[in-house]
Amino acid sequence: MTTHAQTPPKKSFKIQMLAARETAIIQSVNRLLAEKGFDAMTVDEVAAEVGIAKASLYKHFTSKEELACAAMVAAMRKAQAFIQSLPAEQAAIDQLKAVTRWTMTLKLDGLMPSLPSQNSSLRATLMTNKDYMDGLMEVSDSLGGWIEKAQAQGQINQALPAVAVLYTLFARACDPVLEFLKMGEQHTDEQILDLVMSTCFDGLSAR
Amino acid sequence: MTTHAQTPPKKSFKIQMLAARETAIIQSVNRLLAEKGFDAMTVDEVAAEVGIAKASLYKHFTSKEELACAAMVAAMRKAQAFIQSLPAEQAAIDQLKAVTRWTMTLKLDGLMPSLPSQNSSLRATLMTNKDYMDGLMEVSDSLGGWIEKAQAQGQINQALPAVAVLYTLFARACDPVLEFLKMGEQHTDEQILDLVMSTCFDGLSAR
DNA sequence: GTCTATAGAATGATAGAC
DNA sequence: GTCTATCATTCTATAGAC
Repeated sequence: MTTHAQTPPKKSFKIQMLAARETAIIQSVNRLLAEKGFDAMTVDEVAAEVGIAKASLYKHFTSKEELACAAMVAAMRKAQAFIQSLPAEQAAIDQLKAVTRWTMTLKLDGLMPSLPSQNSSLRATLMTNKDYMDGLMEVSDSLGGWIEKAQAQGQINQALPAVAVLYTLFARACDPVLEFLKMGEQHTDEQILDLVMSTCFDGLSAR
Repeated sequence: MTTHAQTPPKKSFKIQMLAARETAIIQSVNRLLAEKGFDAMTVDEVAAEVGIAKASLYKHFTSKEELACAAMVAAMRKAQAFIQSLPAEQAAIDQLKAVTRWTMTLKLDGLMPSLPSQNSSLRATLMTNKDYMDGLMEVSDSLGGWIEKAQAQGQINQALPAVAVLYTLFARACDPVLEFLKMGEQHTDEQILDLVMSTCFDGLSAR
């Protein structure tokens, strides 16, 4: 079976429109998830913010869960891209610090979608979503590799299980300390980042 | 105006019943808040768990927010009691560590009520509740005093603003790392506590 | 004419309030 | 137990693109 010619531009245009719309939807969902979380976000809000009809939303995504899911997949992809953009010759500990700082920057900018760490229908949907799980796995593997390397190089406490370190870094993405310090308005975002990076890697105790 | 006699035992008994019921309600709310959070907790569940009619609940508390509020006030009181129970001669850093470990123990045991750190109607209700705010203030003052003392004694990093330390300690009460490690079933609760205490006070970096 | 998007209404279930 | 509001989801009818 051979194809005679290129796909006609008309069709491509239509597809592009659809793709652009999906991107817009996902951006809005991402923002709303960061601002109010999954439960407080309503499908009406999403449609209103994107500027399309609710019914059109359901043409793209069959449920609220899938909407959030798509946003999480996109977020995971962004994380992967950031991780891969880091120079490979950097020390493992510095790569870990760079990723951690990046996620906290997202959070401070209101761009880190946060899902209820507890129960909820979302968890179930996410767990069965291959794209999400693949992304999560890849990110975990990358960070896990750096963690073990940094431990071997004596940069990270070797008494800590690698998985505990991994969770601790993940948790920075939803650290309420960031919001609280931001609310206090006593520090710039840069200062807040430095503070939390310090407590995370150097701890509270004096060195 | 003189009172002729003691309050009759009947009335006292009735009041005791009401008080006991309120205690039972608050305990259930506390547990449910810890298990599923404010949004996922339903008033029906609370009534069912206490074993009373929903209408009776509303005799004690006029809204779901006030229910949660009462649980938070009770939790704050428990924290105050624990803080005051610590020997005054202990070093400030050890007092801080004791409180932190105690809050994490509660969390691991499913007894730490967690509210959405974000927005929500709860925040507003809590902020206007004198009992809660007083309790929060007192706890913050106690911890704040220890933090400054520990910093003066060179036990806590003096480059950190005291308020950042305070928030960091508060955040341990809702640290998702605890749940994740518990879910992994690779460590006992004691080991999990030690791990998170270590990352909190000593950081991830090797010393 | 067919396909699709839209706006708005209808449905159904959940859950707070009383 | 009842009332009611909210919200996810679906349906309908209109309008426009090709």
